[in-house]
Amino acid sequence: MKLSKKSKYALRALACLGAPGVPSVLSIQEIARRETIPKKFLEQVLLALKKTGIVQSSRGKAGGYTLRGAPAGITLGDIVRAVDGPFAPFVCAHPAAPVKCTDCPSIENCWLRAVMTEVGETVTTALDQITLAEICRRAAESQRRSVHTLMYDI
Amino acid sequence: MKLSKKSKYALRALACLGAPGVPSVLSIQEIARRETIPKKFLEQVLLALKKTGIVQSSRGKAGGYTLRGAPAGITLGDIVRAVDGPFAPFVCAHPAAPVKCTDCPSIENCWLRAVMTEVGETVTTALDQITLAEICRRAAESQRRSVHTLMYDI
DNA sequence: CTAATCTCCATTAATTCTATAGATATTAGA
DNA sequence: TCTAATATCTATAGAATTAATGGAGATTAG
Repeated sequence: MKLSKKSKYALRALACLGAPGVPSVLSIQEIARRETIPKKFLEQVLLALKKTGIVQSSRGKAGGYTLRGAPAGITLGDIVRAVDGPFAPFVCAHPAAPVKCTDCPSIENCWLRAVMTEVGETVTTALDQITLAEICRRAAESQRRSVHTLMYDI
Repeated sequence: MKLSKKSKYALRALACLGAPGVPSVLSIQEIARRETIPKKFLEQVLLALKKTGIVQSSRGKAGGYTLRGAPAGITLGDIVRAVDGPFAPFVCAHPAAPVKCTDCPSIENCWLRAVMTEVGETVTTALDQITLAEICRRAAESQRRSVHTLMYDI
C-alpha cells in the first residue's frame, strides 16, 4: 500500500507548477533543481503526466511544462493514476482491464475480485476528493510555518 | 497501490479457516493444498497472522491453525496490516513510527506527510469496515454460484 | 546556426517481493 | 520411549519491480 517515488515526485513537481508566484512555465531542469529530483527520472514522470493531460509542454529553447487545467480540477487520484496506474489491489480487480489471476477460479466468479474491486473504488473516491489546489494551499502554508519556525530558531 | 501475494494468501487462508463446515483446526499443509499456496510461503504468512493475534496455533501431531476470534471481529484491514504492515503511502506518513524521508524538509513540517497521513487513514477506515465474516459469506455464495454455473455447463 | 529544451528508447542499479531450504522444537499416539 | 506429523525460526536464493541513468534525436527562440 505504499506509493512510488514517481508519485511523490509527480506531486512535488505539480505543487511547484501550481504554486502562486512561480513562473507558469518551468523546464524539467528547473523543477528538478527546486525539488531535488533526479532530472532524467523527472523527465519520465512529466511525460506520464503529459500523456494523461495533466500538464502540457512546449519544446525548444524557452520551452518547459505548465499545468493544463486549474489546480482545483486536478485530483490526487488523477496524479497517482497517471504515474502508477489505477488502484487495483489485485490484477483481477483492475477497473478497466481485469486480468485473471493464476489462482482465481474465473474472472467472473471470484469473490476476492469482487471485494477488492470495491476496495479499489473506495480508495479512488478518497483520492479524488483531494485537489491539487488544496495541496498547493497546504504546501504554501507549510512553507510559511517553516520560515516562521526558522526565524524563531535564529 | 497493489496488495502483495502475502495478503492474498492470508485472505484465502482465513476464508478457509472461517468457512462453515470445515474442521476448525487446519494444518499448514492442508490449507496449502486446499488453496494451492506454496507451503513454506504460507508458513510465513500464518506466522505473521499469529503474531498479531488473528489466528492461534497448536504444535505437534494433530496440531494446526485456528481462528482466534469470531470472523465478524476480524477486518480486512487487520489482515492486510498483519502481513503487509500499515497503510503508509510514504514512510514519513507511517502512523505509528514515521521515518523522515530523505527529501522531507522535516518530519513535523512536511505537507506531503500531512496529506498522505490522512489518505492512509481513509484507506484504513475503508478496509476496517469489511469483516472476515462478510468475506466468508461472499466466498460461500460465490462457490454456490460457480457450482450452479458448472451444472448448467454440463 | 546554436544552444536549450522536450522526446524516445534502452540499459543498468537498487530494492522489494516471492519462494525455498534446512535445522529445531513440540506433541499425540503406538 | 519411539515415531511421525506438526509448528517455528533463520537464512538465502530467485524473480520481479522500481529507480535511476545514458545517449541519440527533434524542436524552437533568438
